[in-house]
Amino acid sequence: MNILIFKALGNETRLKIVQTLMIKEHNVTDLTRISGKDQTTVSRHLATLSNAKIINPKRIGRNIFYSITNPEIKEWLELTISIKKESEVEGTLRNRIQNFLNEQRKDPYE
Amino acid sequence: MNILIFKALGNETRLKIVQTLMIKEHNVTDLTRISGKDQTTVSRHLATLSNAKIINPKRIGRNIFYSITNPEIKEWLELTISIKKESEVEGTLRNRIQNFLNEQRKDPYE
DNA sequence: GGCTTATATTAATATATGCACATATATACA
DNA sequence: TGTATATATGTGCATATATTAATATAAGCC
Repeated sequence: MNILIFKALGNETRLKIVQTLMIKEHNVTDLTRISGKDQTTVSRHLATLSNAKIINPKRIGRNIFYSITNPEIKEWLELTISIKKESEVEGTLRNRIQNFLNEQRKDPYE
Repeated sequence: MNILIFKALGNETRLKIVQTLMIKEHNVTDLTRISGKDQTTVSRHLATLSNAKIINPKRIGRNIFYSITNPEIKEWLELTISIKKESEVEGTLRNRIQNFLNEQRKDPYE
């Protein structure tokens, strides 16, 4: 595991962007509106996430759409960030880890 | 997933400490020697990792031994950081993700 | 080509983090 | 109680990161 992935995800705005892109791809303008940050800030965060190979850009006309790099990293993100509903989760390891992470989330120290 | 976990793992020294503790628990003096950092620096890193609930302390006499908080986080770390040898890995999801992460590691951009 | 829209980069500043020196606290043991 | 050992905390410096204004680049459209 590349340490850049941890650095990239260790920022509120970038984590939110990733969670947004886990649902579906978006262009920079959308992500700027969604995150409420300046366009240049979003652009930089997207560069950071791209360097960490978490997302990548795809130009369509004047827009650049960002999406999660590939199914494997998306699966790891789902496992790790746990945005999936419990009913959608399959597998023993996944369940055990995800249940634990859900517990963590309720933690008052969070 | 708590963002503190990503922040905590997004530092070379802390990641090394975690990898060390994934093998077995150690006291602060050991970790200071292993990491090559100042004792005060190591102590601070251990506090950061403790806040993120990745490790916790256990006092034995004058020593404080740190270890990975619980089996679930350890399993997630093994899956994520991939320090286990391939032969020790079981499960389809785990294999798929781990194989991917191993590929990532060979990446020249790393 | 000139205009508009979308995104990235440069430059400047503010804030956060890593580090180690000095010092404080805690434990054990004579 | 005093001393040695182990770990944590206060402080300040250096560096890294986040943010934004201004500007640059790139694509589509007239």
